[in-house]
Amino acid sequence: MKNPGCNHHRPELGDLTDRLRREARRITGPRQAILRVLQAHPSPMSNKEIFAALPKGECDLATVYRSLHLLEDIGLVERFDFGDGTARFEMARGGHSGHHHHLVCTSCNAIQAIEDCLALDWESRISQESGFKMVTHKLEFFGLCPQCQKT
Amino acid sequence: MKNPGCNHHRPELGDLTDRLRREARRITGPRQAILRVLQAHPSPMSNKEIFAALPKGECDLATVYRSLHLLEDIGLVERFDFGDGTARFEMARGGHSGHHHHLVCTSCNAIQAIEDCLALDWESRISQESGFKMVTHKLEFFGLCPQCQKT
DNA sequence: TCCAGCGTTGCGAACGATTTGCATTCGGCT
DNA sequence: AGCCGAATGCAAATCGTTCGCAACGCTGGA
Repeated sequence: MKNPGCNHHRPELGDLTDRLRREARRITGPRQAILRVLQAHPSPMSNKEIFAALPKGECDLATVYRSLHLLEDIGLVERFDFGDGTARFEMARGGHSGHHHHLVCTSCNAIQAIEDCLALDWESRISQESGFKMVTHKLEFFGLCPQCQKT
Repeated sequence: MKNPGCNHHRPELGDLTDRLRREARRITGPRQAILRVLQAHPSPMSNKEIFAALPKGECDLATVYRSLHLLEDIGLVERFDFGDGTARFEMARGGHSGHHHHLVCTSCNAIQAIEDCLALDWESRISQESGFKMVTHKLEFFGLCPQCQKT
């Protein structure tokens, strides 16, 4: 099927190579390190969090910002916005179950993924009714997690 | 001594008075002016836009920021986030049809309101499944408006 | 394997949105 | 009319993010 070769455990890194090559982009230490951090983390991370999780001195914060833009552009990572003024990123989940949302605790910021996409149906309906094309959406949920309810 | 006959289509200003009084807050020129601007505008406005729409010298930009926080806290205005790093505000539509979303053109930033709330049902379902309480959501749609499709 | 070219990075300054400290002003109750 | 604390203006401070520029290091070709 797809992985022809040595990509057994980290298909994303191989994917990175392919995509970057295709775009005449370079495979650098910082970019690989950032992807490794994202792969190891289950929920969206901010630039600062990614930077902090990087082996110290691995790269500059500005490079983290630049790399994430690039990785987002080529579709390797996905950007989320929880409304707190900081962007967060997650490895893009390729294919079927790709699109998803989150449930964020308004008190402790715990994040839980919501696996279904709940709004895809509406995109076409809204497109029809409004005349807009290429309709997408952003949807996130907020609430008080079980832990924080106790206090 | 205020405008006696002019408030019939602006119930919000009376409402402002009541609410602010209840909170031991003061009814100031800037606050009334800001509400007047919001009432006259159909779609969400940024702080800067509101500031620009104010009679010149009416108040400081910092006051616009502070006032909108206050008005949001007491539920008179609603905050929206279109992911461009600037908060936007709209008069809260009281009661049932209050909750709504927007469809934003990714090219010209035209904004169209989407009157139904599409995700209320899920809040309870998600609350049950996750154990989170007081679940709310943010949902906005993006697309290319008819005008911008032509170019 | 080596080299040149250009994509990348580091670092610091620049930026836009938002917030805050502080002295002054003003709304509202007595 | 007068006082007290809330609200404002102004400017400086924060925060996340971007940008300019010189140094650096991938990569494809010799």
